[in-house]
Amino acid sequence: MGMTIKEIAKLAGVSKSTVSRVINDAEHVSDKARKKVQQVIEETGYIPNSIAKDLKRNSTNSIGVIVPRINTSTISSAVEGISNIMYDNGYNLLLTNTRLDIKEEIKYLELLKEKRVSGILFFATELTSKHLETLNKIDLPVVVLGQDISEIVDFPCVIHDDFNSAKDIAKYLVKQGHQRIAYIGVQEYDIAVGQLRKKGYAEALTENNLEVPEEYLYKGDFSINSGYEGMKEIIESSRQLPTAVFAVTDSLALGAIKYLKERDYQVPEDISVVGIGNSDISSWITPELTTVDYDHLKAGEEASKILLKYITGDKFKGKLLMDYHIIERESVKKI
Amino acid sequence: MGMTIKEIAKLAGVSKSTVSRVINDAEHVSDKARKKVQQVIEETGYIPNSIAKDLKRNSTNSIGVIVPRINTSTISSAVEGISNIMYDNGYNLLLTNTRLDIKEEIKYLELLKEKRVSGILFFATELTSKHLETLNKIDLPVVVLGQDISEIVDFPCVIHDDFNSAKDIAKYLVKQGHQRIAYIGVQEYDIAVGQLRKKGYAEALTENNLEVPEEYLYKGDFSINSGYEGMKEIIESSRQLPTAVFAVTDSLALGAIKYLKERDYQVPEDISVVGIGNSDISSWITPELTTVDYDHLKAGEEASKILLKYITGDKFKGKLLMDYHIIERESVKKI
DNA sequence: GTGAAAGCGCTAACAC
DNA sequence: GTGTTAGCGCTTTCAC
Repeated sequence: MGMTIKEIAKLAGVSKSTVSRVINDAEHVSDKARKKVQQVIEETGYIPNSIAKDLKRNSTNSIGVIVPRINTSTISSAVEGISNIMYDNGYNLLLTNTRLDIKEEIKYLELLKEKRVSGILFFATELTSKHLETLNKIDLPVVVLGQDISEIVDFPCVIHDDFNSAKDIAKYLVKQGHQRIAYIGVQEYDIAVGQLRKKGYAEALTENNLEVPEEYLYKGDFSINSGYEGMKEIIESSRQLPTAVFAVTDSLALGAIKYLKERDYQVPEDISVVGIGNSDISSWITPELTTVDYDHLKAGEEASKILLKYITGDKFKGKLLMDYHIIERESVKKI
Repeated sequence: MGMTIKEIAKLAGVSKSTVSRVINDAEHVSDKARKKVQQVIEETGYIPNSIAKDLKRNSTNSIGVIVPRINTSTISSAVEGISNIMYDNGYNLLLTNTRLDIKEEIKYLELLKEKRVSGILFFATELTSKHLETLNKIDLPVVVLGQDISEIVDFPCVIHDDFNSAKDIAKYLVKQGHQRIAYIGVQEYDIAVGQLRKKGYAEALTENNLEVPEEYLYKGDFSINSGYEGMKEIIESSRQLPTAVFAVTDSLALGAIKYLKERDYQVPEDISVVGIGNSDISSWITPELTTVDYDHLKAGEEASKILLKYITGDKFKGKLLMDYHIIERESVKKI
């Protein structure tokens, strides 16, 4: 194993330089020499060592990706989009998975720097001051996905329009005649989902002079089960039942619907439900879920394009808000 | 940017070797020198260049992963399992995505060799002779996931027990009294899903002296929609309706159920449905799907452990069949 | 068109 | 305990 350029040179009866030129399709090589070298490479199955090349060039064609988990449809779709763009531009992906451990993010930021990646795509969750410190001294192009931190740190962010999309679909519910709209959300340490979507919901209701009793508000985690539990709690604790439920994710909406079905409430006849995300299954459950379409794959692609430009010195300022649109399906009744 | 060990040495008033020793927690460094070096590293924010280190040591702590797509729950779960084990053992993941393009697999095999990864985890789909040729000359530890090619190429394979699990769940259907069992599958170029699961289904029926009319057999792709279309075709073309449907994946089962609901067939009262895979949503749809549980995360973990041993010279022979078990839920009626 | 030589940033004998 | 030195495998001037 471990053929080197030197050995190839020897076998082909030329110098290392000539072999290098052949490998890199450079000019100034006679046909004869080129043929000979190619033949030797073919015979020996020589594969160049890109570590050495990278060291010499002082740059790798790798992009670091930091995710909190890989097996969610949101993230894996974004990573699919990232790989589309990056591979087309000759970059590889160094994937690091923090498994939801915030401290690991800092470790991976440094690890990727050690590996001398050309840039980093960072799926942010929660940002501590330690993060900002590390981010600021990393001295590497970074694009942040999923959270808007463009105000506190000088890196481009690619985010979904959580506030406006939440507000729009809440307004849609009001427009369909709903006045009592419950809320199933997540903890507020998650800015995008926990805070912004809730704010959109709240603002839509306030603007329509609608009040929300405390019993209509539930906060859990991101699991389907949390939607189930949330719906249960709302139903059990409400003196007057809501006519609609606003769930901050499709998974939560799915859990809510599950509970309603079990208790023989008809969706949407008795209670309407909306989600956010347009997940794969949202159109395959019964009733089909009315939701907001976020294009995660495209978000991954856009973030990649921004990073690529950033690497070449053309830095995008501020944040890119992704498009969204409401998908009307069957889970909302007009009353 | 680009601090080097040399500059740190100069600033700390010691030699490169001493700095190297400090970085690598080696012995034979005085407390005084160590303190001084650490201080300079802290002040300058120096981060070692692991490219240079890797070149010197002639090995990287990276593992190559080749997937046909990343945004499927099956694959992303396996990758999650892989990252669990690999990170715990100090390895990073170099992720390559062929986007279902078989030719890319060969390209990536070579790319990963160039990158001098320590080993490769290869999610195989279809294997051509060109693949085998590349695989054989790659001279790197490789573990294959998803397809059993342990007979044709000398690499460990980690696979689900497609044949037996399919046979078992088909037998389960028979045991519940079903005699007319339709089949919704995928093309046979996919050995594991297309051939093995079908064979399991067929054998279960034959052993019970059950015959299958041609109209009960449908082959599509892996999409939910394909399950929908398959169910439609079976219903429309059958003179006598089946009492049960065997779908080779949960997605296909989901599509089938969707169609049945739309046409007002009750599941399982009118027609029973089973899937394979125990996907996230299988327990959240109505009715909850009876299916076979495959633990993809664990498959990723097991494959990683095998690769790790392989790298240290301890090669696993043949194939590892993963456990499975039938999950009885609500989509099958006893008749 | 081709080769010799320097050097990318690091590690690891080896000498002191 | 510390520094000097010789590479790791490659690219890239610079001569010729």
